[in-house]
Amino acid sequence: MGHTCVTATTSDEGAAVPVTIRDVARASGVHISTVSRTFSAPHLVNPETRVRVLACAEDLGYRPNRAARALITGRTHNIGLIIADIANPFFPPLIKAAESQARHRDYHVFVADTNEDPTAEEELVHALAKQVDGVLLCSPRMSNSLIEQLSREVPLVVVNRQVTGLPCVLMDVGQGARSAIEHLVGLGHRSIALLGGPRSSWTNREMRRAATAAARAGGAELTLLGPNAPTEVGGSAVAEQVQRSGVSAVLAYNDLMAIGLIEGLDALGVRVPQEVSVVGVDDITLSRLTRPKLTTVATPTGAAGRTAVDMLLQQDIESPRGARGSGAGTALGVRRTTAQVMLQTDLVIRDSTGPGPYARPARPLAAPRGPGPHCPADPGTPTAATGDAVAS
Amino acid sequence: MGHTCVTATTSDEGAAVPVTIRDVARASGVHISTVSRTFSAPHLVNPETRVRVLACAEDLGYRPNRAARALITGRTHNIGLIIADIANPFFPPLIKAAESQARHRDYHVFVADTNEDPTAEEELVHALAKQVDGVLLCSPRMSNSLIEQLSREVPLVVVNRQVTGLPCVLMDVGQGARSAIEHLVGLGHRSIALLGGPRSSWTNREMRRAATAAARAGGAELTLLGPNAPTEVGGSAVAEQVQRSGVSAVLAYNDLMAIGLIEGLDALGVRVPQEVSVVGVDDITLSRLTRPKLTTVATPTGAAGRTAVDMLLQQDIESPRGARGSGAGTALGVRRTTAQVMLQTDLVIRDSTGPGPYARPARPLAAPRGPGPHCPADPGTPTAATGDAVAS
DNA sequence: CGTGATGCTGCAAAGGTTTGCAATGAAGTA
DNA sequence: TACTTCATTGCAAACCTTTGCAGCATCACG
Repeated sequence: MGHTCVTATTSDEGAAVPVTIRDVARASGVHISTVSRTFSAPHLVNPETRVRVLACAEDLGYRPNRAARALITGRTHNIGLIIADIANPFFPPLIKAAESQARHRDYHVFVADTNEDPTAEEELVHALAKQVDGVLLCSPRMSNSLIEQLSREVPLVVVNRQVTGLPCVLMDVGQGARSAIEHLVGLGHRSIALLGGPRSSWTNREMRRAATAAARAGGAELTLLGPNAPTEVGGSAVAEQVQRSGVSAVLAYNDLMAIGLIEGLDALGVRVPQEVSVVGVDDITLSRLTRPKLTTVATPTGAAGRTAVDMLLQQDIESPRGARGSGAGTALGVRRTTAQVMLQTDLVIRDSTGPGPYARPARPLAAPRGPGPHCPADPGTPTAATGDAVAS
Repeated sequence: MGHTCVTATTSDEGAAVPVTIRDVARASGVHISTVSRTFSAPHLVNPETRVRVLACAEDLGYRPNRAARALITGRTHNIGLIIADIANPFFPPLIKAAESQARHRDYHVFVADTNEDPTAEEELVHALAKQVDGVLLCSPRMSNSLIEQLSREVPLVVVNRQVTGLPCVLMDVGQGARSAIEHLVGLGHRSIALLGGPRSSWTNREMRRAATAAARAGGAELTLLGPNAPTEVGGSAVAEQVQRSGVSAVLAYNDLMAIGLIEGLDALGVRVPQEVSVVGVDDITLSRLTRPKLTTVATPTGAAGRTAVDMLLQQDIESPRGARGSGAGTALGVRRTTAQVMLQTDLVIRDSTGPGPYARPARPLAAPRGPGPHCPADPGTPTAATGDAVAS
């Protein structure tokens, strides 16, 4: 594909000389176990010996082989992070938060992308199982039973999905959907569409449940559209359908779809929010950059990443896998606590929602809008809505 | 942080029973070496035995321990992918392409994010060194000499940077910058600003070099602004500076900065492209979604990911590391070819560039623009510009 | 001087897999 | 029948590190 080879030289390079603990031992005149201890239990070795060993190691450029170490300790100090779609801007903040949290605890994170493919998810868990101490499963698309089964192979923490018996980190999208619907109803919308996401998405089910209830409570009619791909394309593809359905407001599965929908509606000559109001979910960076700026349910992705890592490590520390003692298949039960954490969401009102057909002229509930330089909700200060604490 | 614990149960789960090759051997009544061969060299084992072993393995849920295998073969079948910033939408397509290419060759990809931090880059290479067969370094920020030094520890392929002696995948941003400047000059701009990126970025230097030359050739004045953070914030932060400088067009280091700049200018009441034209680099998905849609230099990120993986694997296959024979520190030179591949870029003209102060009224060179439903360059068909083939 | 404690180090097994070599048996050939 | 060849399987070493145990010397104390 249109590429040109600029240079192609062949060079004699020194081969990667793998320097092992043994080399260091020989160089510093001690036994390998002493070298090992110098690194993994320094307090057990004579300070003089220690500095000598360290000097030799430094000299030779020795680095402990983590794979070999893992083989015997049973801990790799890695954690796997399986993501439905890296290209979805929802995930990067989660990834970064998880990585930073892990780094603080001397762990490394390996990220893998599944392209929303359940099969790839399963494969990846298998592939990662022996190379990490645990796996974070973000917005998995496979079945609950498969997840449970996989959890016997490697410690799992599930994000954005509820699996009984497994530690989960959830975002309260039910609450978010409710807030969104209430916001729309308050604006005078009585005919609202819910743009569904992937069929196997827990978030999807949760939103539908809550939105349906909230619509009924508010006296509005809810039209369900979906399932759809949770992408910009998935959103723009249903623009026509939305137009035909005659609703005055739409709650989309996520921001990407909401943005795609706005694009699609724009192409059809339908104005947002003048003719149709649109609400997204996630509050990705992008939602602040489009015109109109998107009203959306902000999900605490960073907190989710941090929490998930914490839960995994906590669970992990309690039960070291493949420990030395398990000689002849000791199948002793391990007592472990599986907590499920629910994180709150916040409705951020920007410019993609406006008064609907039943808007009461008095007491303008609607957020100010228009092409003004600044939106009501500044990036730093998301507008908290409907502050109902989640029941414990 | 605003989260509520929903459930917290403790359950007796069967411990993760690590089933090894030995268990399978016992169950199927053969020696472990036969089991090993069943998986790694099936043609060497009797078909009958094979099916029996496979059945037992399936039964017991056996999975080869890749770490242990790597310990002896010296190949992990993993490759590391170190990325400057996952949140930059430039990278996901590259990551996905690399992953897909790797998967085809039975390799797994571990992605790690460095937050544009050179120190983190070095640490990550060290951490990955023993767990992967090679590392792809994407847009590294560390020094060339450090990269060379690290390359002795683990095979490296560098993306978006030229390091002599190492295989590199480059995108011809020089050509891209030239096309962009020529495009702007053609539109009648004579005073152009170049929004620089990170100081240690190869792309940055390359763009400056090419843009300077192209501006001189076109009789335009080029103002250098930077270095800046390669993000949306970095772009919006210099909006005022751009306004003060009085230029009529800007070429930004990347799309993110271009979009941030447009935002910033908008806040200052400066209209794009009426008062200032803006060109980005990368052609991220987002650049098609903002208003105005962004004129940009499209970089072949997918191709870069694929190519990089290919180069790594090719180099890797030639020289198996840590092979068995290297008993007493055999430091034999390995002959390896280090190619450098340059991928072409394309200018995609959209709506963020328009006629400048010196535009000739006749022969309207400018791309059509305005709020029309469709932009001139449809997503699928990027407008190729200045088709100069790169000199070999 | 004997006893015990303490601090440091060496020994060797273990972890799960691969692989060169040897052993076995059967089949083919002279 | 004797010899060769081939297919299949077992044996055991090796990869690099950790760690329980034992050995040794030193020191304090009674």
